Amino acid sequence: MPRAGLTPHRIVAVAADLADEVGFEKVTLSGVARRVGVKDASLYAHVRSLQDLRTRMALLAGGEMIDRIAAAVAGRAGKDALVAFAGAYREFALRRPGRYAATQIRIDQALVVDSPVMRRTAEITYGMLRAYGLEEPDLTDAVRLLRSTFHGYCALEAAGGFGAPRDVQRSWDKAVDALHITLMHWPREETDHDD
Amino acid sequence: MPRAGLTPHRIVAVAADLADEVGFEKVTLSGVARRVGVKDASLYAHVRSLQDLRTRMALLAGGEMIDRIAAAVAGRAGKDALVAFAGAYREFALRRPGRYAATQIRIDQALVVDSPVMRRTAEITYGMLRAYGLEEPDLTDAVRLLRSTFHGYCALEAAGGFGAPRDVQRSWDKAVDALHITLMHWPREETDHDD
DNA sequence: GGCGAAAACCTAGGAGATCTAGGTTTATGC
DNA sequence: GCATAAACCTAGATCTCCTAGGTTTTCGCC
Repeated sequence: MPRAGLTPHRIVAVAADLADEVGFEKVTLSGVARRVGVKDASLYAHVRSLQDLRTRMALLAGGEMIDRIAAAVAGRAGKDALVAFAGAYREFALRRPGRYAATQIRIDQALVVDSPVMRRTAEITYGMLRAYGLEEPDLTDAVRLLRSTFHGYCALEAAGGFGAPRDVQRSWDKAVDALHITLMHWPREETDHDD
Repeated sequence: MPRAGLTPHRIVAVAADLADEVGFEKVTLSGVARRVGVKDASLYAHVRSLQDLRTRMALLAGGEMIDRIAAAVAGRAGKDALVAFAGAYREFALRRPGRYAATQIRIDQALVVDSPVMRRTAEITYGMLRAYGLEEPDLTDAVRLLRSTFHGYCALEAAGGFGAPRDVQRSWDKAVDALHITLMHWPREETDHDD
């Protein structure tokens, strides 16, 4: 019988595709093994556990996602950059739902802090906000608000949470508009006293 | 051996408590059975399946959550109401993480549409926005933005997604402030032409 | 109080999942 | 050409969901 030529990388790629089809949490080692034509026990030579596989999927998906966002934002600034960022974010979340779900799992902080993906993400996000002239701690607050809104919207939309007949793309455009306005009118921190 | 006195209600309550402790997705029928001192097969007399149990947990949690929010919002209007709503929302999400996760699962729409929980939620949410004088479709867009931000923030916070040393409560207050400002400056729809 | 029936709970077991231990086959470097 | 490491397998323990069918408790009713 010919060898399947497995590597950790190949297994994670197959798992990510499977996740986009059946959902991140429904990805099973047995399922991945079936898809690559191998017994489930064979995967353990390349991947420590299901937990380990999920962590690797998260890192892969995070990298892919920030790459697309970076490409969309490149060369833009201000509202243009915000709209491009938001559009790329939502498109990835909706077109690669399994990968997107992977990016949201809790990961050992030691693996993430100072990883290239994290650094790149912070770089692009804070760069996008430069045009609005915010300073710390307002910058961090603004980033948290953006992330929350983007993630919340995509999560609710993907879960079928928006039942009203109102067009979802239009609501999204409005939300991004609203965020832009918020960033323009940001309620800045009083730095003099610390209550 | 004495009977445990099971009812669907009791099982769902135990499952919800268990979810708050170990996480919604880690709730298992075997685990619930162990906790009430019964064999797992016995649960099937009261609950059709794990799926069924999860749906019931979602309905229970949704009712509990909207009750707390309603109590917080009662008698308030405008920004006051928004701050109270947001505070009650986040407190529930953080203190009852399993229940909160249950409210986010996808449910058969037939079970939800026109359910008391849904009606009540819509009533309170739209009532809270009355002070801002928005009309459809802006109203729906605003509700979607609020839900997205609240959910996204709580989901990221619960998942440990906010690593920066900046105080999370303060960022939240700022986010709610920002939402208030957004609602005041809402970019209203042009109803004359449909591009 | 006794009895019939429904409800509550049990045992037994299949199917599929994760993961370990240890064996066999294939590829590779010298 | 052969030793060895890597790739893959079988077997099996344990956990999960769920079904089928049996036993025991409870309760209304005569």
